[in-house]
Amino acid sequence: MSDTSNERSSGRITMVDLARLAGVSVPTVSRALRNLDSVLPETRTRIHALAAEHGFVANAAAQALRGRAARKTAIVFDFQSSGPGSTSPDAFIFELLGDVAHALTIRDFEVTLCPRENSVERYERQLTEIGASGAIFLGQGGQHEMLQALAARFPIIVWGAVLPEALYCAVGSDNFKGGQLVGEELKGRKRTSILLLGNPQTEQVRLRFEGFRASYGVGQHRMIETLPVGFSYEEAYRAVLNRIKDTPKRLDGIFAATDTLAMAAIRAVREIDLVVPDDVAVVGYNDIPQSQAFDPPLTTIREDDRRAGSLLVEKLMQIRDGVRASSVRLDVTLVRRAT
Amino acid sequence: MSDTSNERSSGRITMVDLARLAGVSVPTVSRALRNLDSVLPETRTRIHALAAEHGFVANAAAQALRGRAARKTAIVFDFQSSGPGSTSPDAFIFELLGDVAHALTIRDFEVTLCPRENSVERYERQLTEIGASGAIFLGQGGQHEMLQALAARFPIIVWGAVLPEALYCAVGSDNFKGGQLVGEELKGRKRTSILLLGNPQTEQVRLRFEGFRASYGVGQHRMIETLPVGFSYEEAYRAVLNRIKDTPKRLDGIFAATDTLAMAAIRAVREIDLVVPDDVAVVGYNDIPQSQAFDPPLTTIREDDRRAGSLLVEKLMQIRDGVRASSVRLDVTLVRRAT
DNA sequence: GTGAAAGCGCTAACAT
DNA sequence: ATGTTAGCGCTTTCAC
Repeated sequence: MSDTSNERSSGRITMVDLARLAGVSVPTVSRALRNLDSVLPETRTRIHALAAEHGFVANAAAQALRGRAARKTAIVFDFQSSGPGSTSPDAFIFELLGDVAHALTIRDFEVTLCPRENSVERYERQLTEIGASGAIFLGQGGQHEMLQALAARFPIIVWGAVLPEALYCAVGSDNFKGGQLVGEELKGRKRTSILLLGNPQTEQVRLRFEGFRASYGVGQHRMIETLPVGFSYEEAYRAVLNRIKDTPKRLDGIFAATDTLAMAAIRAVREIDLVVPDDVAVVGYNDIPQSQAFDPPLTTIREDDRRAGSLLVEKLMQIRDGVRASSVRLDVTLVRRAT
Repeated sequence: MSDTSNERSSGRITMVDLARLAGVSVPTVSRALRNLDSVLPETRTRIHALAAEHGFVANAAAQALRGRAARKTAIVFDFQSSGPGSTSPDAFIFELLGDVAHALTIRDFEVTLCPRENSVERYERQLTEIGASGAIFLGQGGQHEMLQALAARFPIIVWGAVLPEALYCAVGSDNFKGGQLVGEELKGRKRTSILLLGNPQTEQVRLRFEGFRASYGVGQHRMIETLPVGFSYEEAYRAVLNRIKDTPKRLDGIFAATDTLAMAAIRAVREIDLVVPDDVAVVGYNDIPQSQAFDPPLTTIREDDRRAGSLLVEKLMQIRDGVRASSVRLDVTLVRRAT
């Protein structure tokens, strides 16, 4: 006669199998595996041994159905747009993604990637559908209002601008101060006509530019103009080139919203035989690894530390546990290099 | 009296609730929602409307438990190591990650990030635990043998080296040919002492170097040496600097396993006042976006196309459907720029 | 300390 | 075209 209900050809063992092998009931197996002390130590050891031997893996779906709190976090960012030539996410975001994923993994959380949606409902649907117990947004992506609403209904943490009125917990560099530092720098270097490169619809960029304006000031001897571009190198390169070759109105400083954009600007500037930094000073933001290696090494804003990833995760855990989590602005410094 | 079994405070609606609201049985709701044509069109419409109205989201755990084939793919790569200063993954991998995630998302697959493990058992455990129906490895990561074994037990696709003896489906650039192209190039440019920069333990790197040796040849007038470094910019920079300043033995060409390493090499070379490419020619691999922007623009190897991401996903779908999927070597070309 | 019974939310098989 | 019944694999009562 064949075996009663054991390991199917699929190879996956269930608790029923283990129970029979151990000569105990299923609940006992369950208890033993979870180390509940209502199980005789000897029994427990035996069951653990059998489980290991047969490569038993608990069925996560069944556990979830039974109500075990999910250990699963969604990471939301804009990978959708990283098609050929489009506005791919900044390299900085990928670095951060790696850090966050790592921090979650060592806490034994599952990490799921979710694309940006365009409504609170869709976010909520998406997140509950996959059974995530929380979400980390990498950048507001201009969805501040949506995030406000979503935060009331789902545990989220946002990397990005720390806005005073935000109802959600945000972690990000002190964008305003970063902008201020750049303002002081360019003012100190006697620059009188500045181009702000980046799209202020992005909350972080807006704050950076506001900080800049605040410290740089505008008067008869100081002008500021904005060139709103996305985060794509190509787009920025073309936009800057257009700007400076079409209207030869003098421009002696550029504050780019990211290092990538700064690199694009430098290329454009050199294209028309202007010298960086003598003719045009350029300052970026983020201090991504390439910035130091870039030729010329980029002057840029660096965050206080690289613990952003684990900080985001810690905050999310707090919220998950019902604790209020406060937003954090990471301190920034200006790294003066060659541009 | 209070409502019988409806929407709990948690806010999540189940099919039971929907069924009562619609005045039908639960299976009917299930059928209607899945658009089985055994349901009266009118009923179906009504149920869909109710579902939408109440924001019903099917419980994925229950569905999975009931045996619905999982639509979930794990992406395995080395984000663990992206801690401060360590061997972070190459920028190229992140690009690819974005593409793959996108391709999976539009197919309505969930995307889960998994760290590298160090045994077949752990991989299998990890993957079945999260209930993935397949996995995409971003780079062999020196685990060719492990992948051989794993492939027999789980649907996987590997981005990386296409090895003749591989039992798994691999998609990758034609590393050997890429190396050959570099060999021809440096030979044509009369370079006589070449440094291969990169760790040949990585399968792709090994193939690139083998290709190089094959076309460059070694004789009394041509020497090759290898400097095995990881994928970290800093590490490569220091290693190259050490190599060229400690032993001033002439070196007039460098073939770097990635563009990032090439950039590091260039920085080191310039550090000791050698000129690129006059004194030392440098060729990279991958043609990442920054390579064009780099100063000097990098000579490098580019893959035939950027559809690698969707190709990986297509192949995985084939295997999932029980179809054999053949490996693919993407054609490569040498992009000659300034180095 | 352990077992028997019930049920999480859904779908497949069988009725009708 | 719809309802009834059963059960996925696990955990949580409640007995003993």
